[in-house]
Amino acid sequence: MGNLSLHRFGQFVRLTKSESDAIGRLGIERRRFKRHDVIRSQGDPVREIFFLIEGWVACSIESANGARQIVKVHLPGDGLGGQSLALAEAAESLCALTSVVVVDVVPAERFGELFLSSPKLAAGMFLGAQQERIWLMDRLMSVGQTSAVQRLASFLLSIHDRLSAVQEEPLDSIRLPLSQEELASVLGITHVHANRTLMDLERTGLISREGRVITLVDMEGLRDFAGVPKRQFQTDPPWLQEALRRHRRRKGASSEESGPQS
Amino acid sequence: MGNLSLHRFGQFVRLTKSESDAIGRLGIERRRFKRHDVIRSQGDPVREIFFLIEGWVACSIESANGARQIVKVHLPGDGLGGQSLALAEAAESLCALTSVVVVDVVPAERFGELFLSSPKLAAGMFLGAQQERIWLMDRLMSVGQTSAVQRLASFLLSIHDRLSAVQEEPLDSIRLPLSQEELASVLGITHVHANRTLMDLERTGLISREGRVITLVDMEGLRDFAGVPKRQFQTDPPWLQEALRRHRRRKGASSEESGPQS
DNA sequence: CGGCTATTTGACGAATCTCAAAGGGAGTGG
DNA sequence: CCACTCCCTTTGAGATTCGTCAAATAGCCG
Repeated sequence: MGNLSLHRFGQFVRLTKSESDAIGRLGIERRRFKRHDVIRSQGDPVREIFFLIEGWVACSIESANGARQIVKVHLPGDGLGGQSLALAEAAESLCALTSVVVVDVVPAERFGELFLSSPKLAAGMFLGAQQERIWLMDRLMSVGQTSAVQRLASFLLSIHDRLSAVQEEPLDSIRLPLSQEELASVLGITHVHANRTLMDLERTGLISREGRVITLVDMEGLRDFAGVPKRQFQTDPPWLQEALRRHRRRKGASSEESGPQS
Repeated sequence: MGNLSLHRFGQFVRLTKSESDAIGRLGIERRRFKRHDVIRSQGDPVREIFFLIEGWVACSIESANGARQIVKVHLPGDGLGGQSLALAEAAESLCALTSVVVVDVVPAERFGELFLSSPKLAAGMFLGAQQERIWLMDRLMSVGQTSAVQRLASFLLSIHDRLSAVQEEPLDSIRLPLSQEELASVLGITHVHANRTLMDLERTGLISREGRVITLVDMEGLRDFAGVPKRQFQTDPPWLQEALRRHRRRKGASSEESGPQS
């Protein structure tokens, strides 16, 4: 149940057994939430970060007049709230989207210690943050430059791609736990328009719907239509491998760094 | 001229002399660009990152149909292109906005080596990436949830706040080197509407204009109107200090880590 | 059944886009 | 110094997208 591989530190670097174990010991507590429960609220002091074990979570920012933008829909395996490590008060609210949400709670100091203890892990965390930046840039482009229907297409594709990376089945249907209200605040439109947008996209034949289950009928057509490129993230980037080699050589083969990769 | 403090690694952690020196030796080349020159193009192989020494740079993403979203306007001292370290092909285009732009070119391996060589520096870079995430989240909220005039106000404020953090003068006037076309692609509107939006905001008395010089007449009014909170980033966060203390204790006082902070 | 919430629909208004063209200003060559 | 070009800003008019308000319908759960 506490599957280590869910934490994606290993996406960008190959971890040794001892590094994986250290990650496994990170959390001090496993907390459960129900739909609509608030995991963290905008403005809360930043004492901890979270890792999502089960369920979906919305990461949102509210404007002064109360409008809420969901800036990220988190899936199992995601780290939550890491961005606010740069702040004293959390910038984002984290809210449970599914009826069951389970997160590991990691105190900030503890995270910091792990970060400092292994340069390779630190690099993995750094690249994870850069990956989130890319995703945000793509969403910003989508919201700023494309129509509501295109935004919907690109959002569905991004969820599809991220689910596919984790799950094993090919998966052309997505059970979206979001209400149309929530979907709307992902896309930056109103819930009324979200409804019409869903029906528009259905009418074109690119998707079909049955309740909240959405089937991506024509994946290629959707991708062309959305206009957002599919990103190929680099596992184990060559420049980092090279830097790691030199770093190890300089330090001499210390026990913790030189082991064969998992 | 090659002012080290321009690289903002030290924003989140206090650096020792040797760490600062290591940063100073990072770049292999200093390159000059004129307005409209392309520093990096979407799709280029990621072999290097950049640090902006002088001038302004637009970081943008193009959709498949050619629409361009400027996702970040970079000011002197910013790191450029770091997000694409997670990719094999650059996600963003970097384009000179001012008549003179000077950047330091840092090969990715070289950056990687520095990252690996000092946990404290690595933490600084990590928090820098998280800071960029926060800024992107705020922009996404602004573009998704607020009107064109509010987006303009919030963009002007964000530029103002970032300039104020670097420059010494109080600075209530900003000489924007962006054309209205470019401003529009920051805000996610058309250049015609950008023009009308500028005039709207001027008519309310919150700003005044003279050519491309914009004066923020009523800062508080602008902030209330924009609805985007002013972020207080945490220099030297306590959880990281604590983790650094423990890390040093565990390693024993090694020469490179234990010096008094500059 | 009753009470809730989510989805869907309609009519109208507001924000924004598109197309088109009219000024400005700065540089360039005659 | 003038004519010319180029790019940027400004303005106008009409089309389109999207928002607002209001209400009807559909599910869900006790």
